[in-house]
Formats: sequence, C-alpha cells, structure tokens
Amino acid sequence: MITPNAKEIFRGYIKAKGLRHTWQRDTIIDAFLSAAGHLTVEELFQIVTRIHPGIGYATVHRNLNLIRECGLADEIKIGNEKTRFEPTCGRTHHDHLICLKCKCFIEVNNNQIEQLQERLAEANDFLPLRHKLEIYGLCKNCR
Amino acid sequence: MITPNAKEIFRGYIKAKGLRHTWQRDTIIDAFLSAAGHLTVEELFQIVTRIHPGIGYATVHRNLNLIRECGLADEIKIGNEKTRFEPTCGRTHHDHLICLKCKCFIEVNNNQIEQLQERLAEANDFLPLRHKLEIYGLCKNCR
DNA sequence: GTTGTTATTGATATTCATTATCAGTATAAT
DNA sequence: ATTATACTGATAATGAATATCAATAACAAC
Ligand SMILES: [Mn+2]
Ligand SMILES: [Mn+2]
Ligand SMILES: [Zn+2]
Ligand SMILES: [Zn+2]
Repeated sequence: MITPNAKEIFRGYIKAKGLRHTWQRDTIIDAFLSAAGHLTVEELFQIVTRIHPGIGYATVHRNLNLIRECGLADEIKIGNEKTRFEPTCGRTHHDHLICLKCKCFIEVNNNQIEQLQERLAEANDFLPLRHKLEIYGLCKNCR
Repeated sequence: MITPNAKEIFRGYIKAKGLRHTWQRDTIIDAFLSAAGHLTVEELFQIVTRIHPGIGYATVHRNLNLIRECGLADEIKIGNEKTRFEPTCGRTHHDHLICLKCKCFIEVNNNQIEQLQERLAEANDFLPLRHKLEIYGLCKNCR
C-alpha cells in the first residue's frame, strides 16, 4: 500500500531544498512508489528506461538517494550485494527474514523484540536511533 | 579472552585443506588473535607490518578470509565502510550497539531476543541459520 | 640432503558498485 | 525574454575486494 501523498512529500522536499522539478524526477518517484519493494538502482533503472528510454543511470541513482534522504526509502545492504531500496511511506517499521537461496525477503515485526531492544540500549546508556535485524536462512520453499 | 587452541584450529584447517604453513600465516593469526576485535584488513595489515615489514596486503586479506572460513572470525559490515573482522573463538554470540559518532562497538546479548527470533522464523516456516542485530545510535560518551 | 611438485607470496591489475565531474540543457524566478 | 543556476547524462574517478602471475617457498618422496 502506498500513501497518496508520498509524491507530494518528495516534491515538497525538492522545493524546500531549492531544487527543481523535472520530468525525470517525476518518472523516478512514480516508478519507485508503484514498484515492488527491495529494488536495486539497476532494477529501478530498467523499469524507468521502459517508460522513458534515454534517462541516465546516474540520474536514477541520484534521485533514489534524494528519495532516501527525505525519508521515503530505506536502504537494505546485504553483504557485498548491490544496495536495495524499499518504500517506507504508508508502511510501518519491519525487519527481514532473508532466504540465502532464492533471495526472497519476508517482512516481519515483533513488538516484544522492539521493546527488548529499547531496554538493551537503555541498560547500556545508549541512545538508539535506528536498528537492523536480519535473519538469514532458508524460506518455506527452499528449506 | 582468547582460547589457547584457536591457533591450532587454524593450523588444522590449513593442513586439512592441503594448504601449507608459512611464517606469514603464523604472524597473521597471532596478530589477529591478540589484537582488539572489530578490525579492518587495513588495520590488521598495519599491525602485522610493524612485526614483519614487507608482508603483503593481499596476503593479510587472503588469510583473514581463511580465518573466517574456519570459523575463527565473524564479518561485520556497516554501510559502505570497510569490512571488519572479530575473533569468535572462546567468545559467545553477541549483537552490537554501534555509536554513529565515535564508531565504538558495545557488545550485548539478550536471550529473550534470541528466542523470539527463533519463534519469528518458525512462525514463517523459515529455517534460521544466522542473524544480525545492530542498533545504531549514540553511546554514553557521545549522546 | 636433493629434487620435483605445487601452494604461497607480494606486486600489480581487474572488477564492480558507487560517487564525482562537467559541458550542455532545462527550470523557474524576475 | 532574460538570467542564474540546478539538472541531466555520458563518462571518469574512487575505493574496497578479488584476481592474476612470476618468483619463491613448503614439503613430500626419494
Ligand atoms: Mn521490507
Ligand atoms: Mn563484537
Ligand atoms: Zn527461498
Ligand atoms: Zn560514541
């Protein structure tokens, strides 16, 4: 599910930074928001190219970074693989079960774990800002 | 604390794979086991160079990978930073609180979280093999 | 101890994702 | 319309990780 105002958040961010509106940005944010999550720059570039051939890889990359900067995307880095991006707007925080065989992502959330993490930080005088929990293994189809 | 047989595990692994003993390997495993954890290849290379100038960066890199292969080291990958290695021998599994300012690592462990992760995987028909929990924020000195 | 096989080393080159550069173009304010 | 400057897209640069390769060292066999 994508919130209807995600695009407006992006356009607002662009304007607030004194940046400019371009049809490339429009194409990229649209493609990103309507695509399935966990995409690499390369994958989004392929999608965008189908809509507007000639658009540059660097442009997709730069704008994906802007989308991340304004909080509309989270980065997922697995080992040495290409960075993946997933939309955050209209979605709640979640962690991932990542299949080592088929590379699928299963999204999970557990309030108890989240709370225990808070306590763990507190017990160490640590101010938690964000966290990453990734469980690697084999999914239902691959085990 | 380093278990006294970590080096023997390494030498056994080398022999079992039909590889050869060299003074470079000896120097590298010694330096790795006696150094503080969470080191990059570069950092271990600097330490090893002080003991034996002329040793190659590639040699340190290759052997650190062998040390990881035989289970004596874990990899830590944070964002785009260089991969870090930490000794595992004689140490139990732990997760990390990572300070975004001073880059320090606080090692933590919580059995409840570990168990909840198992359950989370099970509830999704997922076979968990390993996991990574990293909490990013500000440590006691930096907050 | 000598020999022969082959793993290892260290210097260097390559790979690959990501980021930077830059000239030409597009945007948007005036 | 003019003007300042952000943006694009092609390409170069960067940097960590890995591969290559000739010279060397390990070590098993004799
Ligand atoms: Mn996700
Ligand atoms: Mn640690
Ligand atoms: Zn799978
Ligand atoms: Zn700190």
